[in-house]
Amino acid sequence: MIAQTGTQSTDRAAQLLLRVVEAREPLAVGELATATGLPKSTASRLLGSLERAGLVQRDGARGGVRPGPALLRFAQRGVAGDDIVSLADGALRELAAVSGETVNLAVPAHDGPDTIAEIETGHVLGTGGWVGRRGIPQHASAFGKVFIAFGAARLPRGELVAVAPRTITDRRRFDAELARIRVSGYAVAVDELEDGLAAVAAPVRGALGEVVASLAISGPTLRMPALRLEALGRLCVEQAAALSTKLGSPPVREGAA
Amino acid sequence: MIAQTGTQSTDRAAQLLLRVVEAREPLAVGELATATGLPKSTASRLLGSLERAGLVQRDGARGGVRPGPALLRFAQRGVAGDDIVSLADGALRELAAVSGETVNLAVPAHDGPDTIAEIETGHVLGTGGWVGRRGIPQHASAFGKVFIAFGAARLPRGELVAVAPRTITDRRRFDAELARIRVSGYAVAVDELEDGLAAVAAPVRGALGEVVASLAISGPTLRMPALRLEALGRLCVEQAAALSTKLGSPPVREGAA
DNA sequence: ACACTACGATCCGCTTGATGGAACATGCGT
DNA sequence: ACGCATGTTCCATCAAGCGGATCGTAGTGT
Repeated sequence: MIAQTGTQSTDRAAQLLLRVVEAREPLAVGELATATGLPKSTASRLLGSLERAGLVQRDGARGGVRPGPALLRFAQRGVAGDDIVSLADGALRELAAVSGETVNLAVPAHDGPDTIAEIETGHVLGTGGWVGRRGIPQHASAFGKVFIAFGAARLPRGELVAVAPRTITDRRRFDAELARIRVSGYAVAVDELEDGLAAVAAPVRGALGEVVASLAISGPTLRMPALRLEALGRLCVEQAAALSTKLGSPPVREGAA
Repeated sequence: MIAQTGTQSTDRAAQLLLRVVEAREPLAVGELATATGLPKSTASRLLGSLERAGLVQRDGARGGVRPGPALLRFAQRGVAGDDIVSLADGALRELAAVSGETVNLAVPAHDGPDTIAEIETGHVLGTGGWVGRRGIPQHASAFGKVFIAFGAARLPRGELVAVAPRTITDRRRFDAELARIRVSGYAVAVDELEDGLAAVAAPVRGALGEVVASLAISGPTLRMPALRLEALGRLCVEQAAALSTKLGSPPVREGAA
């Protein structure tokens, strides 16, 4: 992280701007000053600067401060969805580095998880080639289970087809599995999609808090004892949370600065 | 406008943030420094501050700067559409003050212009009570003509019904009228909706440049000679442009600061 | 109608925090 | 392995930001 000195006024202005974009209604200058602990004069001056730049604007009458034209333009333009691949880059690398296994990023699609990014392992025995592969059963993959557990996909009607030795086919058991995933924050699938294939996956949330993607680590079952799965799952959760934050997902709630 | 002193660093940081928000792809720190004319060191320091606040973030690898979580969250939350009424307040007042006539703000609806704000005149003979009135013919009102001319509404099929002495009923003439509106930037309707009622209207554009509303001045025909209509039309255009800017509509193109 | 109150903008001497050139990392391409 | 391009940190200098006090203004209550 970058040095934190020599930027007092910018830090303050940034705090003011944060309050403005996070508020749902126009804020008074005084309110902002109080909320950020700044003298009114300083708040007024800084807001003036932000206003000149078009980052905030005021209501004609009561002088309420709200996001400015530049930000409204940005908001309307929307955020390109595939940005997620480049934003995920760091998380993928990190997971690949510490796990030494294949790492994937997938988004929910109508016919199952759609893998959109991958980093392969150095191992000879590996689990690559996921990108672009469609039609992976929702109920038999760690990705799919994450999406179902967190409301980003629905379990298709009909029987839960067994595609591997340990595929969960009983709906009651599957519901229990979903509950476990919601509690632990990550999904595990061992010999459920293919015999000998194990994976863990964690949800990535978008700006509205909804699950938009999933990060997974996968490898041969024989390199994935229970303890390691647990550790890798927690790693996934951690990196997925970091990525969620980058996507604008509401953070864990931090007190006022 | 507020004083422009005592905010050098904030002004600079705001410029950096503007560039980042307006760019469609991640920008390098060096690029930003060059574009804003700042020394690299200063740009780096200020960007660090913005990054800490979550207003910008960087790509893992090549360190490209892009809008941060806080702004993505804001963008996703979207902008409440009815904000336009409060943002329009200033424009309405200004127009009412200089024209002394009734001023209205309308948005396009499926069954004709929907008037959502109004300031009445001091005159006894006036044209009030527009708010909430539905079913105003598109082709016979200044509002409707603006919406049609700028693609915010379509002319309904079928005959152009004459609802007043000078309603335009010939499609060829109506097309010519639309062309004139696009060129002059405002629409005029005299004795077209009601005998003795005259109005001018100009388009208000949203953050994507599309027409989202219209500002109009209306009054008795006998107070509205041709020359005055022209002057009022230009006033409408002016205020509508200002309001468009507040809504985030791309400005007229101004050079780098 | 009038004074009162609340809020925001401005002023200005003091000093603290921002400045930017240069040196130092980092990581890429070849 | 080397050099180049890019980003970060350092630090002496001094200008720019700070904030308490003051002023202007618009809304409010009686």
